[in-house]
Amino acid sequence: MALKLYNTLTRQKAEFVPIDPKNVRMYVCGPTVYDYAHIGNARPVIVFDVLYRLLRHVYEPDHVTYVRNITDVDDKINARAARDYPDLPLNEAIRKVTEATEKQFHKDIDALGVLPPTYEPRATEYIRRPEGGEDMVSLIEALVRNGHAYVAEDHVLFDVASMPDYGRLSNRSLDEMEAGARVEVAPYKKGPMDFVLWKPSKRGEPAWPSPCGIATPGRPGWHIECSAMAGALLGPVFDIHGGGIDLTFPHHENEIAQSRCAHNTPVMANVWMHNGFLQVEGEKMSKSLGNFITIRELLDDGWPGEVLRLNMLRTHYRQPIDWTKKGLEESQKILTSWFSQDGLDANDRDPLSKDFIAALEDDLNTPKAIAELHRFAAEKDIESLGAALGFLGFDGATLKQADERAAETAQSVASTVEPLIIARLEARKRKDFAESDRIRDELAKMGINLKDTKNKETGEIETTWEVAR
RNA sequence: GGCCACGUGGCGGAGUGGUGACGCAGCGGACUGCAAAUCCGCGUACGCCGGUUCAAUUCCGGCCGUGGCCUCCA
Repeated sequence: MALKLYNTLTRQKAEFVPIDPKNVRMYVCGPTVYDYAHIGNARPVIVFDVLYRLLRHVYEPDHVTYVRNITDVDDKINARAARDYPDLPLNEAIRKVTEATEKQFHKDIDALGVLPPTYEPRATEYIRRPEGGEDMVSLIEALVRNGHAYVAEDHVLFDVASMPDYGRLSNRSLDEMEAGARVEVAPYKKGPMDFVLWKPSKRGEPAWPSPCGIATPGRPGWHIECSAMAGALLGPVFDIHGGGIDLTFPHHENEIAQSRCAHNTPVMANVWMHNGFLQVEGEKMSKSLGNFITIRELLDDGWPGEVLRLNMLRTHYRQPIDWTKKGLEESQKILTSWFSQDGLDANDRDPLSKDFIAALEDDLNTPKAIAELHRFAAEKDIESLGAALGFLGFDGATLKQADERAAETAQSVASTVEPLIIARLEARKRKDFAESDRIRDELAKMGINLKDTKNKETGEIETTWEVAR
């Protein structure tokens, strides 16, 4: 079966045909580094990691190029830096914020079992490239040269009217957008939908020499960084562009406008993929509701990264997810049961089941693929289970770490627990079940669960115990 | 207000114009002194109202509900 992907551009699922099977190219919008990554940010990271793995499987690992950027220039970053480090010069404060946030981002997603992308460019490295090659400034100058952008009051603006099919990705016409507009339009704009490619910086703000003969130093607009990094690393037209559905408009629409008009191409990427949104316990995640969950918090709460990963993949990437504690508990249970299968070895050597791959090839149908894993477990096809788990990025490491932490906790209470267990076994031997049950209840209250097993050789009853989560 | 997506059993979640995936929970059984764990078995669901059709959860229309986006802006 051939790989099929849903394309936002055509609103259809279609067979994926790479431009060059020897170099399949994918770009995914990465984080803006000003705050801890929340669980909604983790979704595209995990989803497109699975797609990356699938593409590597279909086209060979060294025939796939995956770019996921870091946006380290943005007004949100500036605001955060000014807030958190009021005593430092702004640029120094910004560097502190971006460096710390980027480091934390990598720590977080490492726990989620994602492969590093081929390239992870930073936006600031692509504003002006002294070594040459495409950068934001060269794109902006090309757009002005082509008549798709204009200079006004030290800004450079994209002239939306110059692009006849602007709005194709988000499926809305200029008329509709203007009718629905609810924000005042800056007076220097030619059209109300025109967006900023470059804007002047105030004193103290990060600034670079401006393009197009503008004397005031400035900084790039929000969308141009992705056009520059994608163009520089993947070329003017590439295969897949991904990101969260909230980025469809305006970010991706504007990326497309910039890249296509600068390069004079009919498309920027052939396939546009968008992951669905995430809610928390039935409510939208927002800081005001106080249900804003970061990856860091979940990990600190003791959820293994792989549990977060499985929880994410149990829903198809285009569907909305309701992220709940109950769902995490269920995911943990499922993952634990798989990894406790005798002889399980999550790896990338054993042959992969055709049905499993077919499910993934059907627009990344991970819930269906996971159903296959359940089937392997039920049929004791441990080899297929291990191969599929390994393929999906599960190796049991974070689960094992959680077990080790649990073992440490257990060790700390062993001296109180063990005598009680011995007492209970003795009570059982003399058939004093009231006493034996009383001890079991007492231990249960302490969060200790017991399991009785019969030793096959001696016939003796033995008791194992664990600390409940 | 405009555009878009989604609405499946107690819960999660695939899928399909006509034999009710799969998982969790639950229930029954085996095992157990009783539990736990494990194993075996058990599920007449597709938001509402119309329409098309021999047949709709699946296609079409309307409605309701939930969510997303609607320029740089906090």
